[in-house]
Amino acid sequence: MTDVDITDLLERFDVRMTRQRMALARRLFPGPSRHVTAESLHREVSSAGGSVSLATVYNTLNHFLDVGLLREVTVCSGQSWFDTNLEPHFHLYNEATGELTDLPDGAVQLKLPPLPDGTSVARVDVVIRIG
Amino acid sequence: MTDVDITDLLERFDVRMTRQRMALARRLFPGPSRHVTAESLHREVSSAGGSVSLATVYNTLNHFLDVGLLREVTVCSGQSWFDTNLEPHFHLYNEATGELTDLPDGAVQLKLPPLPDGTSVARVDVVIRIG
DNA sequence: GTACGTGCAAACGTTTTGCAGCGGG
DNA sequence: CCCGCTGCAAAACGTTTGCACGTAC
Repeated sequence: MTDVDITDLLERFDVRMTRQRMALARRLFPGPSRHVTAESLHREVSSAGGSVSLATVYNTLNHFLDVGLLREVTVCSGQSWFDTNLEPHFHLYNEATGELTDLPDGAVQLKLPPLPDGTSVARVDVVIRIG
Repeated sequence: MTDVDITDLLERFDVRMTRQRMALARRLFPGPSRHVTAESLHREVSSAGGSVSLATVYNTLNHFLDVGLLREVTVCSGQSWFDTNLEPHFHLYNEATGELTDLPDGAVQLKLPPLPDGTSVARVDVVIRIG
């Protein structure tokens, strides 16, 4: 994905272009699916020579979340994971390596139960932990 | 569940009996299934007149977890939930009320995909978030 | 008596926030 | 020019830990 494509993407989601957001978006949206934490993304950008503060990484990830460029994944307490794959899908978490991967579509069949009145499904989280 | 039963339960799990553990266990194991956070359990015991420090609630919950009296549930980042229901089962989380409940057995059908070689399932977390 | 639990406060890691300054539109 | 993003530091939050004291066994 070229910088032009990324500029385009951010514009479509009404995200104002800045140097820092460009640096982050460039790492998030190059391929099919990525899973990052604020910490891991900050380390990645930093060691590539980029200069973005950790607070800005948090602010930007949350902003991308708000506008719908990212999804949150609840893997474990005490750390937020972000996923660039917006399609409904489930996750495999390797406790030994700390690696989070998408499950292939249709690998898990889920039948939802009837819900309490007046409520609707906000999100379904399925995480298979292997070790 | 009487105090004798609880003393018995803790003994069976090799947990030394103390006043604080008694107060916590008495609230955790009276019925079929309970979901608590350290904070909520501490508030509950405190407002019932019990005197247990928050640190001890954490230590005790983690100890109960270690010996297998409790299960952990990953609901959202930044807070640990504990579940007295040890059977494999799934959860419903009401984002509006912050309430966590068990799903009735068989309400969700899950077909697991093949796993990477050399790994086995440590845990499967299914949380349906409603709002 | 000894090993272990407790309480408190302080440390910890992650995330959010307040504010002065910079920069995009 | 103005609004809003950035960076930093500090605060907030849930959780863990170190240590002196107390208590179960």
